[in-house]
Amino acid sequence: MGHSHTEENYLKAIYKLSKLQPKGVSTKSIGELLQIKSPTVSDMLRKLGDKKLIKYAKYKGVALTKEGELVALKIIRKHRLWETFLVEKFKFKWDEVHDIAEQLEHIDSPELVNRLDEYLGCPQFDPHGDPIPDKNGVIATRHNKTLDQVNEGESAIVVGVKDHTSDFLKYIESISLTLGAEVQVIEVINYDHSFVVKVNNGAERSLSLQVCKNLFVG
Amino acid sequence: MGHSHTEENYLKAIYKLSKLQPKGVSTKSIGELLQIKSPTVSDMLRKLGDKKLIKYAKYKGVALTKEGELVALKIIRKHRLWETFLVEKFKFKWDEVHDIAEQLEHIDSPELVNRLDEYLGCPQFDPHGDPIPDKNGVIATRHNKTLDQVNEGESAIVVGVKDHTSDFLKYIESISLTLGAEVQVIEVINYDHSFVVKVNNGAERSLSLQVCKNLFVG
DNA sequence: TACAAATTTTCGACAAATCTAATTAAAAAG
DNA sequence: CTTTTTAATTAGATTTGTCGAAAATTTGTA
Repeated sequence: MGHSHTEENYLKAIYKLSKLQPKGVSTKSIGELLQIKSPTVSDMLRKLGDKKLIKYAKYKGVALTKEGELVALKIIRKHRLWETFLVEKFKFKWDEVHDIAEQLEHIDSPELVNRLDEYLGCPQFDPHGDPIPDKNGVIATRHNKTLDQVNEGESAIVVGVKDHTSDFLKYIESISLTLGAEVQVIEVINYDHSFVVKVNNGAERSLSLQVCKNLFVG
Repeated sequence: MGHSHTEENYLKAIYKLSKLQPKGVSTKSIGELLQIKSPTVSDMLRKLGDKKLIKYAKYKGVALTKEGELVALKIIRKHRLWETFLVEKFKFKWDEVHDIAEQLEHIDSPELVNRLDEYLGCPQFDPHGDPIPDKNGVIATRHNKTLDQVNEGESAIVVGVKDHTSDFLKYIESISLTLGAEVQVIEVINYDHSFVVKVNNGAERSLSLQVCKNLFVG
């Protein structure tokens, strides 16, 4: 009844991409995300379609079925719980846990997930601020406001990151821009749309538009 | 540089069987342990031989090379650390952890193993009393004395189990025969070699020879 | 609208890990 | 020391997940 690691990875990829491509996820984008060539993706899509995990029609973009979505959400739940575990209990840095969680998310044991959840006190967000689906696959929807949408003179609290790369995470941590940090927008520079901000009421500093677009605030 | 899960499982199996078959591990016994047919095992042995992980000559029993043994010991280390973790931290019963640890043992992250070891306080034995190899693959050798070798009138402390099946573990736990229990041999019945014992100075009870042979004492 | 470009799919091939059936080698029995 | 039995290997086939090359379809543009 279980699915292969490969199938799980495809479903997770389609889930993520469906948020960006609501009209149907393209074969190409799946291949790029998973670093797999298009013909391979095509084959797998036919297979997932046969299993009723996705809605598949040749040359049309794909979408998860209810069942496929549930599988994806279970993987995402495990991934985010394990990331939380690694940071909270094993004291890993938030930029070090992704690859390990990519492996741990495929461990197949519902009881293990229950115990893990319980051990962590049923957290609702992972170390990057991403919401953790509950055991029924229900996931909180987060306001999509990013720092670049904050007006001059206003303040906001960092609640998540859009970019999960190690480089980005290390950079923002180095300037104290971790979850919960207060960011005050002093000025927006017209020329390059960079932001002059104060983090936690510290000294003024400049952030590129790209950085601001990758910081969720609430 | 890593090995496939399958390869790791073969190496672990060969390691275990080599303790019972010091002259060379047979193809058949590997197949039986891993529930895989002999021709498949034969193919894999050739492959492991090519990779210098085992000493392989057709129709001769196999043995691990130094390198193959190190790989096996690393897997066993991870398996036993995870079992300890599941019992100590997640409060699983000792008969529930094997299958989960069989999955966790293949997670590939040396740093994760270090943190796990540290989190547990660098334990030397797992919940079944089996020694945990250290990070260099050094493993304690345990005295092989089993309860059936204890004389009438003498006492011994349970330090491990030889049979790891859930049925055996549940049975002996139900009669308080857990690690650290003191067993006093009252009488050995000549007819069927069953043992009359007192566990932790409780009431007299009978143990079959088979049970006694599967309990390590020290 | 028709042509060019990009995307998607099909086709044939391959590696890993498995199986069954058949063959070969070693071990045990007589 | 043959013969029989057991064990191990080889051969050929299957499944899963991958690839490159070629064909088909859709999309974008002139």
